[in-house]
Amino acid sequence: MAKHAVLSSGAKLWSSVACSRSELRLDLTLGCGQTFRWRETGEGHWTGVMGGRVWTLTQTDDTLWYHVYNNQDGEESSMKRGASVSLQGSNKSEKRLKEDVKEEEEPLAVTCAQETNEEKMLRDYFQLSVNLGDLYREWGAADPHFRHIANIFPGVRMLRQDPTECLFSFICTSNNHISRIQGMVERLCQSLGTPLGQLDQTSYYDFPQLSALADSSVEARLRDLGFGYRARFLQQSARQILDAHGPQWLQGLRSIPYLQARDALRTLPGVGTKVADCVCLMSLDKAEAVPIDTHVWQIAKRDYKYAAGSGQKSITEKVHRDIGDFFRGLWGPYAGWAHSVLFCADLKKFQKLKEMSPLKQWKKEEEEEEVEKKTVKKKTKMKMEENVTVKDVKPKSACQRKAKMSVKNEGMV
DNA sequence: GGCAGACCTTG
DNA sequence: AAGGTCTGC
Repeated sequence: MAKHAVLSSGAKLWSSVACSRSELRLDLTLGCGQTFRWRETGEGHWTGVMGGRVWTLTQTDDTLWYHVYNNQDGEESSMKRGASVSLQGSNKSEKRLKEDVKEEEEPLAVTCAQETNEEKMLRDYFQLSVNLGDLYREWGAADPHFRHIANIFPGVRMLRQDPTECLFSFICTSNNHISRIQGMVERLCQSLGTPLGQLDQTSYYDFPQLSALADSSVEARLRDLGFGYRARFLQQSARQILDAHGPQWLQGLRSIPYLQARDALRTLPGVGTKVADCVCLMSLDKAEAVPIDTHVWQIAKRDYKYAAGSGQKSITEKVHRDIGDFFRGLWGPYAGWAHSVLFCADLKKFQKLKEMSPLKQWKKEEEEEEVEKKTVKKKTKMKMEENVTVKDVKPKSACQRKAKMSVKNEGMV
């Protein structure tokens, strides 16, 4: 393994973007399984690779802070520091950030009148031009179950990932665990990607290029790394893209309609309906794509009493289409985004958030609503809820209303 | 169109 | 089993 430049892990210079927690929650967005390459390297600090560079992100109430590591950044001195200072260095800068932020506005931030290229990359990656507060309100208005979940899981946002990284990562997900998938993607980058540098004893690599993935030696290599039968899919898909279409083909799928892009992806080995939907939603700007996996099928049956196809043994093509259409009908053109909020809320690692929530009542209330649906006219009730203003709020649900209002206000920033 | 079985490993 | 896909009835 090659020796890498050690990225500076000393005091960081942080830049910032205005962004509230209701618009973006880093922990949920980076940890909900749409990407496999971000790690929480310090409390609330997320480090990963994006656009061929290593980034660390963190957030305060109204601000998203970022630091981009420079590959040639003071190689000699930071090497020494990196070895001895280690994590302490980043803890220090973390403290500095927090203290400084408390006392005055953005002291450590580079104040730059014009938007930097890095800020542009970040805005694009997190799709910050999409107003998540507005969307949550629309989904919630149409769907009581979503409304309950949304209070506990705000800021779950779709990333706009690199299509190559997204496609080849998700080919690895079939019949697999998330924990194992993470390790596999890591080894894929380590084995075939360009080294970007080392930080706190961890080496970072770019995601492999198509040409590297397409090499005929790749299947055997990846099988040795524990990819199993997926090794062949990865190599063959890369080969097929380059031979039949060219290196820019995946990017080009961003500008054609959802169903066309999905069918195009499904011609690749190892890419079925579910993986194709993930790639469409997470990297090809198809917000209406709703990936239906075993979890989402359970959610549909359990939380939406979705009966059609529940007699089926497995997720057939028809079940895919029907459940997808059901959710698109319910949530509208950004159904894929809404789906990821519920998917996130269903992950085992986030269950503690439900117990911690002051709105723990939600499950009970939901069950009560179910009963009411059968006896009372549902339409009337929902109309009442929508028209209620903060002043009119009854003590029982005051807490919930307030949360909703704050989502709305922060979303406008 | 739908269903079974195989497919590689390992948390 | 696990965030599926492919092949053959």
